[in-house]
Amino acid sequence: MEHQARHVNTCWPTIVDMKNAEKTKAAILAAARERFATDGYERATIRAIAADANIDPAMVMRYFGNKEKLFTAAAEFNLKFPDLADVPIDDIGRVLVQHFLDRWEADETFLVLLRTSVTNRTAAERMQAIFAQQLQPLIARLSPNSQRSRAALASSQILGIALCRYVLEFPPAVALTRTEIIEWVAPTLQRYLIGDEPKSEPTIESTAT
Amino acid sequence: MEHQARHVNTCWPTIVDMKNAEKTKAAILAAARERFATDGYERATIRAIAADANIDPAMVMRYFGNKEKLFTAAAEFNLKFPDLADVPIDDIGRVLVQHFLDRWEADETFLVLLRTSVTNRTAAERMQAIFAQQLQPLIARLSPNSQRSRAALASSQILGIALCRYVLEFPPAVALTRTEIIEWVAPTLQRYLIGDEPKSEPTIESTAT
DNA sequence: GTCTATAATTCGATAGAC
DNA sequence: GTCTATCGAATTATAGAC
Repeated sequence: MEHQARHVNTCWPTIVDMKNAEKTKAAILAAARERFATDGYERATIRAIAADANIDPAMVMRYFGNKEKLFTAAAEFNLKFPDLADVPIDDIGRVLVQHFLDRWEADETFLVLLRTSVTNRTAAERMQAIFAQQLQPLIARLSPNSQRSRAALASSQILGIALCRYVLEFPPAVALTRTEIIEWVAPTLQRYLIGDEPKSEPTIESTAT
Repeated sequence: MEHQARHVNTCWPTIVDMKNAEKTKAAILAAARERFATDGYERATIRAIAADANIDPAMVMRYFGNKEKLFTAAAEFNLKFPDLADVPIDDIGRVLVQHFLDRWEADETFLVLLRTSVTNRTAAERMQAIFAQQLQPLIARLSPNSQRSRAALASSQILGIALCRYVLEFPPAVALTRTEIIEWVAPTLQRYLIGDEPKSEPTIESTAT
């Protein structure tokens, strides 16, 4: 029971008091999250994941069956969004930005999903379900019209920040401070979520260019 | 009216009167753009690209050397951003949104780059260079302060729309009409580019944790 | 210029010894 | 539970005949 102590992986917490099997599975999942987030679904190989976890590749197959199930297990996480029911209506945008920043910087599970979503339809649908699940009730409570559009616009701004800052790592986006993001983006989300519909201008489109 | 309909065919079509070599190269590049955009860099195989172009896979290697160079050639395109120097300052946001929508819907070269950027650092740096090149002079002309932040924020909103609508294909984002996107997003870009810096509120947030 | 054949890797997945 | 060995398939890339 002791010769497994050399494989301690401090990346994922609370691997202190487990049976060997559970400890191994936890180490695999931690390495899988890292690899999937860094390399994407295709380039993240089972062999590399197993090597990171100091575990035989065959064990990964034994515990998770195949690569697809391993990814599903690695991307399985509870978002535990805070209940925004009692947030003052004027603070919705700000609270939402802060919440997402917190979630992204907590661990890499969200980035795993985002990175994989680009080339994997299952992951994309899962991501969409998450945003719909979180934003829909909020919007339904706040705005009677254009609910689907509002959800799409808010999602685009939130994911756009995550994309530029954490995935593509654009230097100007990385250089943004947390406060800057909140102060700039909160008004945008506020308007997307509860602002008036913009007046459609069916006549004009491109004024004399 | 119907100003948007002028979709000038640039690089890919017009395979009417070429020498065999140029014709096959053009067919390969067209198929490569399609495959890279649809499947991503890893899953897009040279075999599949060659099959789409009704060409032997060996020809792809002969003309482009290797897969990396093929991608570079497929993603090589001149953006030809219109000169925004004489656009009224109040229309900058609107013109910018329209321009990007036009560019994305013209062909798939931009989506190829975006999709690949997620798992390929070279592509990500290229994307960043494009946005910097386009937005920097514009911002430098319009705003004296927070120029890097403004570029990052505008990029995030623009790329966020492209991500949700064309890459992830979120149903609510796909359902947005062109007019809706313009009317909602133009004010956002307008504020990011030339709006006042938000007043920082250093007191609250979490300074006293 | 074009295509066949194949080398050289690498991957996911399996079988079975201990 | 763990690990060695390996299969079968797929990939990029090369060599060379026609």
